[in-house]
Amino acid sequence: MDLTSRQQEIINVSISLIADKGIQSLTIKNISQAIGISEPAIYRHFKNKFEILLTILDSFEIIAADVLNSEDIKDLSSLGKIEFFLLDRYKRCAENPKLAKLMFSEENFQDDERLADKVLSIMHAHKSAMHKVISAGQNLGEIRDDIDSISLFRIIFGPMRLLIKQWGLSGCRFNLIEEGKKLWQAEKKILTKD
Amino acid sequence: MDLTSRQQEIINVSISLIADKGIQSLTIKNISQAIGISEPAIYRHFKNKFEILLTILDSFEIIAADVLNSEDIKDLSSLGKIEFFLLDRYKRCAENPKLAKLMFSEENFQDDERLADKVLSIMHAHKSAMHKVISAGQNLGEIRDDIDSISLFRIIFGPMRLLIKQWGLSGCRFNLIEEGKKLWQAEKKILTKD
DNA sequence: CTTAGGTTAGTGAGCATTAACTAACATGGA
DNA sequence: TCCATGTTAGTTAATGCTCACTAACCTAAG
Repeated sequence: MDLTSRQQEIINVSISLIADKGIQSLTIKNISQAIGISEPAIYRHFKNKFEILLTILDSFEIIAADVLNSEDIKDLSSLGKIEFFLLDRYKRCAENPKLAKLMFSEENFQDDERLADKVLSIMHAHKSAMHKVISAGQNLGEIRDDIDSISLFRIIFGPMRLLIKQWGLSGCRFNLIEEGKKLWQAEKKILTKD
Repeated sequence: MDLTSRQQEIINVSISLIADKGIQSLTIKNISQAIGISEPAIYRHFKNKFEILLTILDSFEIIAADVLNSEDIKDLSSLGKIEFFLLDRYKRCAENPKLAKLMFSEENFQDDERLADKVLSIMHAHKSAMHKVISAGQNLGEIRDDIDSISLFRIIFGPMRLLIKQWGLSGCRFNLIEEGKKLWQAEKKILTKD
């Protein structure tokens, strides 16, 4: 995935359009107008509209994989890994609010089966990676083991998703990173049955 | 809000369409074909497409308000109220999977400002009602008060939303009510700092 | 005989995409 | 150095399709 600058521009504009006005506003006309070129010029850079949507999903996949395979995370404790992942997410979303609005809006890719499948596989990869971290933490006694790891996964990442969605719907009217840290402090209390 | 049977049919079909194939598939043609009447016949029952979307949101609002103001909930403890609300949600979603897929897909109503505002006000009403319940529980010592009620709200309802979304994306391939109960048992452990 | 709920046939707008063409630039041999 | 050739990235114009919506008409029930 090495995009030309024009391709990257198209992707950025597309994310922006969907985030602001919904998937219905993602038209070749709107993309080309936002960039300032003609509609057919878009087809010099992407085969068709589907490829644009697919590339957006690819970029999400890369972001997710980046954190999980990062070197920074290798030597951390289980709780440290989860913290790193959560704060990384909050930071990325705060830096790019458009991305935040899209990242947990799986519905947008629902009308094409191929896109829906991709969404599903991204979610699954993320879930099973975090599941490993949680289970390992439980075995090491770092994380309480009186609650199964699947429920813990939902209890950790459900609130994160909700917080980011609230932030997006509020028009980014509060400090996401600060609120994210506060939420993580609360979650940490919960994970380590004192 | 008293809908004729034909109006209700249109709303049901519309919810079904959005749930299955995304908001892009909600067209007058698709609605009329699903019912088995002609396109112009739709306009005998709704002024325009916008009114259909608005009525869908209205029906969500009514569902939410129904539970919160229900008589059944009056005499319950704070934890009991939350449990009742959560299980009611799971039950409703299990009974009507199409609704489940839409209920937490706020993005679908994002491209029209009037719809987006309505979504926001529904979310706000729900949040402040549950906030009251949580705070009351904290004052009565039923719910731990070493975590602020806003974080607790997110920790309770974030996982519920995630679970329902996972269920929807999985094509309803697991028992939502059972998983919901399991999740609630875990959440209960967490809320009552032992 | 009015009216509720349907029909057929159309409207203009917007959609993704293609065809045909062009200007600017790169490259490699005479 | 000059020029033939090809490529890149854009243009205008047009295609066929789908969209929401409307006008005019039909018909059966109250």
